[in-house]
Amino acid sequence: MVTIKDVAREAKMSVATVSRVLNASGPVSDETQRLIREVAGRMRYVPHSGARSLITSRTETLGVLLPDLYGEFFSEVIRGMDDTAQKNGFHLLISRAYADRHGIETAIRAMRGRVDGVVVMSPDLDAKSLLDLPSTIPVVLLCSVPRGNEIDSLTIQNCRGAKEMVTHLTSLGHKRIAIIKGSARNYDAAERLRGYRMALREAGITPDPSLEREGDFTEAAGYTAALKLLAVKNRPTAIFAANDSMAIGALSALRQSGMAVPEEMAVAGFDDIPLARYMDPPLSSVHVPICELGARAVGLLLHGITHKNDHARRRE
Amino acid sequence: MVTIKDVAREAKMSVATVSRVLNASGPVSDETQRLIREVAGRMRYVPHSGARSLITSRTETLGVLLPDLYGEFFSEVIRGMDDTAQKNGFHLLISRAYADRHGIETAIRAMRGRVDGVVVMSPDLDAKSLLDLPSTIPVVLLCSVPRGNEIDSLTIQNCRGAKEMVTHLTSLGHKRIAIIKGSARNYDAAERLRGYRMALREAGITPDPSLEREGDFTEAAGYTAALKLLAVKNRPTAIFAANDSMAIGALSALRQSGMAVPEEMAVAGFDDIPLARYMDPPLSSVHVPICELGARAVGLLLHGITHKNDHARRRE
DNA sequence: GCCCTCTGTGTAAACGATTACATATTTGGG
DNA sequence: CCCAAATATGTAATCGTTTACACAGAGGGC
Repeated sequence: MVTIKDVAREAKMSVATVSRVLNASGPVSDETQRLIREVAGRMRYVPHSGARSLITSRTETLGVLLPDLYGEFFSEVIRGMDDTAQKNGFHLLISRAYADRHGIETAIRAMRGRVDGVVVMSPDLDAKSLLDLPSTIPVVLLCSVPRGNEIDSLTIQNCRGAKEMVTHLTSLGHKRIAIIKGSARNYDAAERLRGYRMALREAGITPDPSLEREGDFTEAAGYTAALKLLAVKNRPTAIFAANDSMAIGALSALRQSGMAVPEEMAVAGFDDIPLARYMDPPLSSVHVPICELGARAVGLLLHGITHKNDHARRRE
Repeated sequence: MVTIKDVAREAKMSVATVSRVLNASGPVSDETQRLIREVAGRMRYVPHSGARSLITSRTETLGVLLPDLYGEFFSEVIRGMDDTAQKNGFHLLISRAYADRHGIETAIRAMRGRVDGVVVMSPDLDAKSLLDLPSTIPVVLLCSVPRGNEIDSLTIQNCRGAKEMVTHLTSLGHKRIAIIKGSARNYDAAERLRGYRMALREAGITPDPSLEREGDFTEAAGYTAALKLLAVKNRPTAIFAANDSMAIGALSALRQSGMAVPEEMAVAGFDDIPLARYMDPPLSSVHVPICELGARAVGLLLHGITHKNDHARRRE
């Protein structure tokens, strides 16, 4: 592997000058500059990032800690993150971890020294004590239970989105609206449930426990829950699924049971995945700007990094 | 940040001994071992990976170069990769890049010195000269045009899968089977098309150009293509979409046109995404073990790394 | 009792970059 | 014409590890 010394030798210059040219630091004559650029290019020199980070104590890498995410979401959030990261000359070190506290701590430890900051997605409601994670480096919580004002955090407007969708349903005249809930310990799920109940109450409807069914964000769960809802006496006229996968599962169950959608039963989802509009009938769904969310998380993180973690925390 | 020196000082030992304990290299007395472990733990010491990689010239990190991928695929492939990587103590540095040659080369350059090897997904048919990528480090091509026997490569069994599906359709009696093709310059798409034609020929059917419609793997493309197919004189009785998204778009178009599926028109897809079976009727689709594919790619890469890139190349 | 082999530990030289400081040369103001 | 400031370059310390080598003491075979 060719090092800066090799380049210096070949160009008959000192390593300091080579370094100055390559980092555009300090004054160098135009001629030397050209020469060194040419030599470095020809020799295909690439600085050793380890050596660099050793002396500068910056890695130009961001850690991303993901839970066991499936489907669309994952891709989109990473796309957004990578875009912003690349624009700022940063790389992305991605790792999946158990959503519990131990898993996250282990993962963060493993990233120590490799990254300048971490975006943590820890949707698990129980992972309470994330607070005392070894936060010498900036951390941004994404779609996780916000922790006071000590850590930057960014969440989907779950409650608001759910509330608006359910209010839309009530405004259409629905009185009995069921919900297929997301995973029990999931933060997003809990917030969507909250929005659902809030909307009902504001419409003067008392939430009915028999219309709140368990789910885990999979098509299968949506399917099962929908079948059960059909068996409920005093059947609902609308189903709000906490995500699109479950909504699609529910649609499938309704179809098989010969229910007319939306005449006999309306169905709404959350996430607005691309194929929602290719369902029959098109699934109305709460839009989530996933990609943008990733981008903003990285933006927030970079802000924390440039301010050496000594900045006003945000919570959005 | 606490360094190995701090630990050594605190434990009243030399840095060499501390290093030996932490790397389980060389002989150390049990007592010293315990002591150092305790001190290191208490001080929350984490080795500086840069310094380590400087001297060992290993980063314990794998690069992953992804094209502009959407949806399920992305998530799954990364899941598989990360699993295998973590099991072997490796991290994943992920980057999206333009699929063309320049984009890939730039991205690989940027990763130089940060990774011990790279998995490259470059589905673009035109990115021919990937051969001369700066391959001092091991490279595995995933779902890309294989390059002779000079680079390890791993692909989906596109041709075989497509062929089997189309053969299944002919065996059901279909004579006029249309295909909605994937992106024009995409390797997977080209292979699926090849399999489709192969199956037709083996069934004694001459591929009809008017039944081969352009597509780009999106629902919208499937929708449009299906509408056009309905307008073809001597209409097909089956549609094979090169992926599930397009199949779903096509289903939507057929439904809106009042076609009975599968009675009047059969539809098949490729990828077997989870919700395929929740379509109406359930979409039959060629299964692709995406997660496993990622795992195998990383396995192959790790093999190349341990053999210092001096191993028999594989092409699967 | 001597030498050889182990075991346990320490010393110091790498690894490849950045950068403070030193030095040499040029420029320019008075 | 001289001195200060600016420009261009080099020297060497430094970052945090690993590891070859050195060394001391213990144990054992003869």
